[in-house]
Amino acid sequence: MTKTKSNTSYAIGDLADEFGVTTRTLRFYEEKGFLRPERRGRVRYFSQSDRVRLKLLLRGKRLGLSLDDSAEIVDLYETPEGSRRQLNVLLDKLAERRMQLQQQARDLKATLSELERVEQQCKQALDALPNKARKAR
Amino acid sequence: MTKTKSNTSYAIGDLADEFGVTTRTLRFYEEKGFLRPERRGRVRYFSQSDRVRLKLLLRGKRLGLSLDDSAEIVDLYETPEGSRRQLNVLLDKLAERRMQLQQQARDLKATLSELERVEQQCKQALDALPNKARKAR
DNA sequence: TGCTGTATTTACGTTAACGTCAACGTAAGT
DNA sequence: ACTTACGTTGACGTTAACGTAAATACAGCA
Repeated sequence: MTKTKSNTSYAIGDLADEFGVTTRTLRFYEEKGFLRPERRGRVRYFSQSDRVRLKLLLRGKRLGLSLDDSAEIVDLYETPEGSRRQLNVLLDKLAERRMQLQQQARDLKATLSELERVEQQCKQALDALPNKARKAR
Repeated sequence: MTKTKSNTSYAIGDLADEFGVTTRTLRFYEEKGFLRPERRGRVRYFSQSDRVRLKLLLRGKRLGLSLDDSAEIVDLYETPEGSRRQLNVLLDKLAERRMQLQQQARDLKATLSELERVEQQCKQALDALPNKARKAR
């Protein structure tokens, strides 16, 4: 609960609580270079930018990406600069990621529709049972 | 390439090739109980049903699920039976999975649209560069 | 008969993403 | 001065999902 200054920076515990991760996780992310909190003495202070990066990292995780992959994507967001060559490399990466995510979207759709199909079967099986009380459907 | 009998069962190497995994993976999946190939002597023969399960398992993996979670979902597909209690438990699991996948769909959508936004920026940056040859856009 | 190719088991190795101590510092409240 | 709450740095432990290597079996063929 300890607000550090105004609201422009977060203590490690607060940020951890907000996103439902442990402080160990945040330290680990810093150690790996995914986050770069400011240091006053030895103590970490996380900026808004850190907060956003964390949010995006966790979103990547929910998609099943590795932290490295997740971080690569987040880095792509922050790279609007570069030479022609660099821009083309970046475009390649973006296209590759996009195709991967589109495949995921297809997998997701298929899985969801199968889940829903089974759910329907399930409900019908329930309706067809000899039973006591009725629930509204 | 060795077809085993007619086409109703697959040798481990063939199945591995077809799905782009190693034989080690298939043995591991059997060891974990995710697949149950028939045995003639010590040799494994994978059925159509094994093939389907494998396909679904790998789809789950692409969604970032653990093998255990993936297998649980596959098992749900094959469980249309049960008592009232069991059916309700199953419905709960199905609903939970569905909500999780829907969250993932949202994450996916957000990530995709951000990727596409950056792609546009990138292309504009390329167009704005002082350069030699022109590519069609 | 010996080679080639595919199969088997056993078992130790590896990487990612943290968990879990231990030992310590520091600032705030009583 | 003592406790409580939160922070710090090591450093070893853990789990999942295979990789990899060694030793062995078996089937077809030149």
